Amino acid sequence: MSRQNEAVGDLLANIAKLLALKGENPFRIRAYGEAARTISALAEDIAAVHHAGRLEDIPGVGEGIAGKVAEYLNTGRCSYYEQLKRQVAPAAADLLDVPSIGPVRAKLLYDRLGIASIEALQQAAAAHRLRDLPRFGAKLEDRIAQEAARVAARTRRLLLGVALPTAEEVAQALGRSPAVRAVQPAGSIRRGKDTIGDIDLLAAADAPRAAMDAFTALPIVKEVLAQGPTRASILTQDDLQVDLRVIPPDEYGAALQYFTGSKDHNIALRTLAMARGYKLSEYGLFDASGRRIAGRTEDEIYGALEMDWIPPELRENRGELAAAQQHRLPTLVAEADLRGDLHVHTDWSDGHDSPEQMVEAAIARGYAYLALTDHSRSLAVAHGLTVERVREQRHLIDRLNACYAPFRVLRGTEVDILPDGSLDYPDAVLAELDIVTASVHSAFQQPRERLTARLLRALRNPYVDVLNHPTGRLLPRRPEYDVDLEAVLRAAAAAGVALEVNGQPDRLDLDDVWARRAGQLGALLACDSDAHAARQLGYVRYAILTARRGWASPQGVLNTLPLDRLLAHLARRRVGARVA
DNA sequence: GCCGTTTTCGGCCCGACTGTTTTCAGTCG
Repeated sequence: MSRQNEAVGDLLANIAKLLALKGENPFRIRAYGEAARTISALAEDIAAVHHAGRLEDIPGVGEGIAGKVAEYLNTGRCSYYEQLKRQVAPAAADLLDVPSIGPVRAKLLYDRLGIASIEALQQAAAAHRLRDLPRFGAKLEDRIAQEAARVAARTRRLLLGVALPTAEEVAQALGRSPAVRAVQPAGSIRRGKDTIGDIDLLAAADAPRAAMDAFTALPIVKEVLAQGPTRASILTQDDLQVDLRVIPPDEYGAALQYFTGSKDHNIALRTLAMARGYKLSEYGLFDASGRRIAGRTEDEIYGALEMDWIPPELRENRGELAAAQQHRLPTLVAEADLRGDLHVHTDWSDGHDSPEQMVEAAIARGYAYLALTDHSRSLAVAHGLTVERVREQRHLIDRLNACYAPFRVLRGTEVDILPDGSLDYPDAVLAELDIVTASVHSAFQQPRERLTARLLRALRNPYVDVLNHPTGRLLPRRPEYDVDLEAVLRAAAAAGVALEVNGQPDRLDLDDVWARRAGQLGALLACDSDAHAARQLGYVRYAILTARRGWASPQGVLNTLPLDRLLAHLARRRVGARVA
């Protein structure tokens, strides 16, 4: 069976939706929603947790939810959910996806007008049948019509690699306005999440109106969607929506903390504040008498709650609050810690730029080394290198090393892991290289046992130094292939093979949850760009953000090693390979 | 439904905005 965390999460989230439609106790609804998110984000396989009898050890999972999860894992169905589906029209749950429609309105739309789909909603709105419902009106009807159209034409979640540069571009432009004292992205962008819903910016200004006007007048703005005294939304020339909030400077830290989230982190933090008799809001931290005791900076707020400042990437309520209280937060790896990149392509295979251009770009980034890892022979679509071409590339790399010393160009390969788990070059060829990174590029659909055995076999090859993009996912929608990744991570840890966190915006593979699991199991990560052009070396930034979300420290990342220690590490592995 | 250095019962984050009302429900982040 494949990993079912996602399926269990979906089940619980669907239950939450149906309970909302029923008008159930909001706290019960929230309990299901929280459990859904926790289980979806759990690195450990939920089925394994169940078999170990530890479901109720999961935070937010008690007797009731554990029972439903157990039934689902045992039988593939959940009688409580089936029963709910008979009580409430499950199709009406789709209405909850439309902004401005919550449980009350969804239920009303279904009960009074029989609306149970976005399409039906659009038709009813067009026929002006919504405005006469209780507490509805013409304005609300218009808005629902607009939102429904937007949902129907659903623009997917943005990739971090698209959202972050846009957010920074707008923030920089806005920062040049004299009315703005500080401005930065908040929300899931600041947390470095792999995909982003909305681009949220926060600005500190004494005169909000002037800051607002500066925002809506930026050249990048194509359309102003909404503008109020402290909030505005615009559409960029590229049709990305950006929301700005303007905050008085002495509340900036509290607002930044609040609007960075995550929601679960904030709820947990506020609960902690409450236990101390404080109240935390986006305006600050207040004591029992209502006096504000912190708010200008985030540091102030976390400090007043007697904990360390928490890097935004960790704010997912996955143990960071307890760690911050005990002063045991990890020192997270940073882009500046990287000494080189171990996965890039050149125009010898499917890259855009020459080896020289890649090397010069790497030097410009301050790297000490770069591994050229062009594709192997079987990947014909990417002009994979024949054995002869691999050997030919050596002469070029020798020349580059002579020319750019002390910078070091490493002879590498991204060798295909063939369907049977053997590698695309014979060991004798791999032995000539400085570094071997290995990838699955074919036969993703193999059954779980086959694919797992295939990866385990590749990891047993003593020449393999790095396993690239271990799950094969492509955002937004090619899911991880079906593999026992826990077993793969354990094998990699045992074999000393590093696991890549690939920085291509549509990969980010391993993801944050698995990267953390890899670290827990004692495996090294490799944060690489997988650049196919010189300017893509910067994609390593997204690998770093993902690794940070996975609690990775510099010691946990192979390519933070200085050149001599990296070479020593690789040499040790080569000695082991020859002995084997 | 979950949970406990105030609680095994009685709480559960907090405030703004919008549009509908004539004092506030519903939704959002």
